[in-house]
Amino acid sequence: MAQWEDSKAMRRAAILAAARNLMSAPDGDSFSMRKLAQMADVSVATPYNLFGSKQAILSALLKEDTKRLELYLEDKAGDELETFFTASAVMSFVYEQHPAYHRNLISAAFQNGGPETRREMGTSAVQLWQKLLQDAIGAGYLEGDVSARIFAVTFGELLLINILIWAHGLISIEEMKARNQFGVSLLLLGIATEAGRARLIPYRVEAERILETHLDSEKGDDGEAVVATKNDNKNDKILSVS
Amino acid sequence: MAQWEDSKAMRRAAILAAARNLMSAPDGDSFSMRKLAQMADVSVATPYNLFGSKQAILSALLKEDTKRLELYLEDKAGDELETFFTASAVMSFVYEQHPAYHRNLISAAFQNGGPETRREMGTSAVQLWQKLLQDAIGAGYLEGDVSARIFAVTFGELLLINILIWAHGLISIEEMKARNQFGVSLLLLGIATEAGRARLIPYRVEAERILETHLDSEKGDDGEAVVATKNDNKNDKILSVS
DNA sequence: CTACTATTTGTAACGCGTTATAAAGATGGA
DNA sequence: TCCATCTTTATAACGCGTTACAAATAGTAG
Repeated sequence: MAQWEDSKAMRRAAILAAARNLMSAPDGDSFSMRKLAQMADVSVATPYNLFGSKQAILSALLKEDTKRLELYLEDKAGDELETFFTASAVMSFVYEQHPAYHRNLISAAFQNGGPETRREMGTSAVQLWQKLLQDAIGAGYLEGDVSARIFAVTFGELLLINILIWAHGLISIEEMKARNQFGVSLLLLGIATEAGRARLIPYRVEAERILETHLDSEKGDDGEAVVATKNDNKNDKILSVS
Repeated sequence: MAQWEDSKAMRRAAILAAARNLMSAPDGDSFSMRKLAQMADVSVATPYNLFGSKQAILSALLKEDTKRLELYLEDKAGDELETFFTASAVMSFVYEQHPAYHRNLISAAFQNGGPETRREMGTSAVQLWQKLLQDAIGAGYLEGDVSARIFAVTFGELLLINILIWAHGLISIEEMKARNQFGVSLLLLGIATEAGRARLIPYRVEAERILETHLDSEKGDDGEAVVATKNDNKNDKILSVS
């Protein structure tokens, strides 16, 4: 009975490893259940037995990565306001290490809205934002008369849609980072105390400056946003944030 | 030569009409190119000749609806701050008239990110928000030292993701409306003058109150958000806002 | 009417996600 | 070891979006 679970776990791991490999290909649509089964040395039906669906496999992949990222972020102690921006910046940095992998995965996992993906990632991220908000309130940077939970949900949505827009190839990772900084500073400014305002406005101004150059260039070339995929060696460990 | 264009236009219209009919079905995934061709009395290849792809057909549908909605919103003169919230409310109202149609269409049009859909709808919506922002700045409710264009982009993203979350069946239309009100008031508060703050905070507080009840109930039943589809008679004209 | 051209039609094909089904294999207890 | 049970495998099938291609049709000029 323990043997069964072990071999199941091994198959599961093999499938996830193969999935990671396939997702790292620069060609986005090279991930298919038939190729996955072939690469994991498994029948086509096995991933369905062990995970249920393609969506579930992508969800599992994304969940692992997200959990590792959040663990890293929790250790990263810092100033109660700056922590919001470092969190966003660290995320951008991680994506930048393996752009193709993260872009393919995110893009595929959120097809059709990816309801269970959204629910899983959403709740855990919201808890993180909620904690950061309460810390910032405690430090006197934000007004305490707003529901941290609702604010955290809005927060997560704004970051998520920028990530999705990047994953779909419409903006560069630098623009994603700047958009997140702009949105984060703006949302925080909405409930900031005077002390908070003074510190948040420079973040907003800086993001604005970066975004203005991007909007101008976008107006110029009139085509797809070309996203550089430098430093995307698929043999490295993925999401090595430490 | 004029005859050719005429018959083409007729086929195009027939295809779009059939598409609207199919999209109005309560079952979301009942729209397929084969069914569309059959219902429009054309071959499977014709929609591809005339539109190029399924995405393009959905984009065309969504573009028509969005244009009509925006024309209606432009006429709707009002207070420089209230107009943001009435715009969001009108949108919710329109969706509420034919929930299945709009949900299916939006959900399908934004599959895979729907790049061209996003670009088309995005730019026109951003222009509208930009205009409203400049009016509000002129009226002294908002600080003028922020880029209206960048702000408008953030604005559009926040509304869009709430619409998508609703279209994917994760929240009810009431919660979408409240989330939009919360996000809009929060973003505006980030750049509000004193006069603006005093008027915006009640909007935020009201949205917060509504959302707290929704979050509580969501915590309780622990399942899919059940979205009522009352008043969804598919024979009415769709998007009759006037 | 006739020749010519643009367009649509029917149909087959490809790979996709997913499911069903019978055969083969692995694991458990006796 | 033998048998019962669980799981994987191979394979065919379904409908999907999309494309290719020859045949049929519709429109335009002479």
